[in-house]
Parts: sequence; structure tokens; C-alpha cells
Amino acid sequence: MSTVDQQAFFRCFARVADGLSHAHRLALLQILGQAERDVESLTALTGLPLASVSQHLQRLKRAGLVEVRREGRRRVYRLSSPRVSALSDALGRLAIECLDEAAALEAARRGDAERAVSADELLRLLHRNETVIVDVRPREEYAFAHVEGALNVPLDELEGRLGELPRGRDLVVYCRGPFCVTTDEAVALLRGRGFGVRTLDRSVADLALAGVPVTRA
Amino acid sequence: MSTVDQQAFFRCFARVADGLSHAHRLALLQILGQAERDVESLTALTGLPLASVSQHLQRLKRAGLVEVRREGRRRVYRLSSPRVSALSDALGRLAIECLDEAAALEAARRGDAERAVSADELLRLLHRNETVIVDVRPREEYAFAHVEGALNVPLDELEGRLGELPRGRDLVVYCRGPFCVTTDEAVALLRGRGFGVRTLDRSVADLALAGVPVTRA
DNA sequence: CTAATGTTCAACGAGTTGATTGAATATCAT
DNA sequence: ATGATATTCAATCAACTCGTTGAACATTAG
Repeated sequence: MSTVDQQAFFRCFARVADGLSHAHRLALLQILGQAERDVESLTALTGLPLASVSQHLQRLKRAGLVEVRREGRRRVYRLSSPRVSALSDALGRLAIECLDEAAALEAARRGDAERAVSADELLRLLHRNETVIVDVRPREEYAFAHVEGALNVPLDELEGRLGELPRGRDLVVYCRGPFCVTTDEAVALLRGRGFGVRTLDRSVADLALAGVPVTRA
Repeated sequence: MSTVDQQAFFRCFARVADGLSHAHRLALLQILGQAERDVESLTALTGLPLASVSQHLQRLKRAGLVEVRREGRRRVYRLSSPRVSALSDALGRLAIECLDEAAALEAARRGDAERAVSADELLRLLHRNETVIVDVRPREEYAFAHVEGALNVPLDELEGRLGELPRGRDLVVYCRGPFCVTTDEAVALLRGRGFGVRTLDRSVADLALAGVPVTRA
């Protein structure tokens, strides 16, 4: 009947959605949204068995969400497009709007936290230079791209490096993006030590698009 | 470790993605994006077996993407949020960007068609009143919401109602949204009969958001 | 009440998914 | 070549998905 089959479109789209339809794959995409990575470091970061990571990555490739490059004996995976992160984030936002369970998680999470800093607000804070931005992601992700002037203190080093943080000024903490709970842990720790902390709930890539100055490798 | 488990978030998000991960469900969402529908009419519109439709709808409900209401002896399904359509469309756009197969389909489809009319352009056309807008969706969808002043000629009636269309002025044809191939079929038919036709590749809901005047039931 | 209608439910089978294991492959260092 | 390293591949199993069928359920009409 039709020149092009409507179903064929939907089959393709469904294949992309299939890439997003497993918690582990979403975790991988979140990490790859920060920097490219080889299989080994993805294994370390997720704590999943190596073969499992490899298989999920191949599923993501089938879905068109990631691409691979060989580099010596390792394979470096990266997102096919920054829009992959954008879609994942949109998926998360929709889930929180439409699924009670997700709404409950988000409520529990943001329960005591005040509203996140917007990109515009961040620009103002950066300009006035009264705030210290703290990037709690792993070293490699910071190296790949970070908010200009941000201090990198990976979460697992945070407790031991509290001395490096200024007492007088407010801190703004960020990590991988809107649904990264690492921020929450950092905030809890810092508040417990008496720091004034706000959060930034967007990814570095996203902030860059919003006009925030970003330093790249 | 964490106050809130990162994985719990991703499991929720994955459940939403799961709703999008089958061609038939995407077809159902596209239809529900136009108007609410009972199971019977969804069965008729998709051509799928009744029980199959019912099961997919329940999967969509589990994913938080649709809601049901009883109305007499029928159950009327509707999208949980207009953002469901927005996410489906974003999924399609990403697929076309990232999956070769989807890119090929889109290329084949738009091969001979000129660029679609933008919302702004449509506003201008409406204002100058030189164009006839043709809505080729089923009657019920037109009744639920349509571009102000549009003429409803469902695709299957188009051939028999060509006489109602003006010969002198250009036509702008639209249907369910960016990935609805019904438009293509209508365009092919109309071009074959010598009409000057352009297309509109956004859904009515989407056009409404963009400021195009829309008539609702 | 009984029948008709619209929808869901339950159960089946073929196919797919995801985790796990161990073997196979490819690249690099020696 | 040889061995070490990084990753994929192949095979297995339990769990799930999808379509199909027919029965079950709820609501309305008569």
C-alpha cells in the first residue's frame, strides 16, 4: 500500500528504545555521556561482570546508541551522539512524571535538598567568583570535560580532602547529570561537616549547550 | 551506601523505555497521541488482534505511558501526558540520526518530497488565507483536535472527494506527526492528480504548543 | 433475569533476553 | 614465535515476551 511501511519505522524506533530498556544499559549510557571508555573501565565503574558489560554494549551498538573504536588492544566505546544523553534524560524526566515509583524515588532523594542551581544562576555565581564548584566525578570524566574552574574531588576521596574546600564560601556540587545520586551522597557528607552546599543537576555536556564555559581535554 | 539507589532509578526508567520498545506499542502511542480511544477502535486502526492490543495497552500502563478510564462497557485509553508523544518523537528523531536503517527509510520517504512547512510558516500561510489545510486523519481524531480551519478528508476518502479541493491554491497536508506515512500517501495521490502539495510534519498537539490555533472538541 | 457486548485473563508454545561460564580471538610486549 | 592482556564469542539455563486461543468477567440492553 504505502511507499514506505509505517511499521518499518516503528520497528527501527523500537530497536533504539530497546537499547534504553535495561537498567544496566542506562547506567552505561550515563557513564559514556561523560567521557568515552573502554570495556574494562566500564566494568570497574559499574561493578558488573565483564562479559555482561560487553554484551550490553553490543546491544547498545545494535540500537545505534554507541559506537566503538579500537585503540591498541582495547575497544573504546562512546555515544553515537550527544542527543543520546538528551534522550536518556528526557526518559528520566518522563518516568518521574508518569510513574509513581519513580516519583517516590525522586521525592525521597530531593526531600531535604533545596532546589538545584540553574545554568543561568551558575553563570552568575561563576561571574561573581564567590562560589567554589566541586566536580565529584571520577578523574577521567573530569579530565574529559568539566565546568571551567571546577575543583575535582571524586566522591571516594571527598572525606579525606575536606581540607581543600573553603569554609567561608558556598559550594556547588555536581556530577553526571540530573539522575546521578553521587551528588546526593556528596551533599550529605558535606552538610554533615557543616558546609553550605547547593547542587547542579545537569550534565557537563548539557551545561555546555546552555552556555556555561567548559574545559575540555 | 547511597541514601537512594542509583539502580532503582534506572530500573524505573528502563520500565518506561520498555513501553516504547515494540513497534506495535509505538503505533498505539501514535494513535493515542491524537485522541483517546477504546480498545475496539485501536484494534480497528492497527489491524492487530484484539487480545494483542489489550496486552500491549497493559504493558504501556505498566510503563506509566497511558491511563485508562471506564466508560460504560468500554475502556478508554489515553496518554498519561503529552510528553509521551514528545518523547516518542524524540526517539524517532534519534533513531533517524543514529541508525542507518532508519536513516535510509527516512531518506526513501522524503526522497521526492520538498521540505515540510514549519509552524511559523504555517502561521503565515493561515494568515494570508491563500492555502487550504487538509487533515487526512480519521474523523475522530479530527473531531478531538485539529488545526483551525483545516478540512478533514480521511485518507481512504481522499480519492472520492478530490472535487472538494480547490484547484488554484496550494494544499498543505498533515496527519499524525513527524513519522506518519499517511501524509506521504496523500501527497503521492494528490501530486498524481496535479495538485500543488506541501506537508506539515508535526502533530496537532505539537503545533498547538508552537502557537498554531487549534480547534478542540 | 438473560443475552449481548467489550475487555481482560489464563494458558500454551516459539522465540528472545540476560547472567554465567569457559573457550576463542586479536593485539601487543618480549 | 610466546605469553599476557583486552574483549568477544558460544553455549547453557531460567525468565520473560509475544501472539494465539478460548474462557471469564463486568456492564448494559432487553
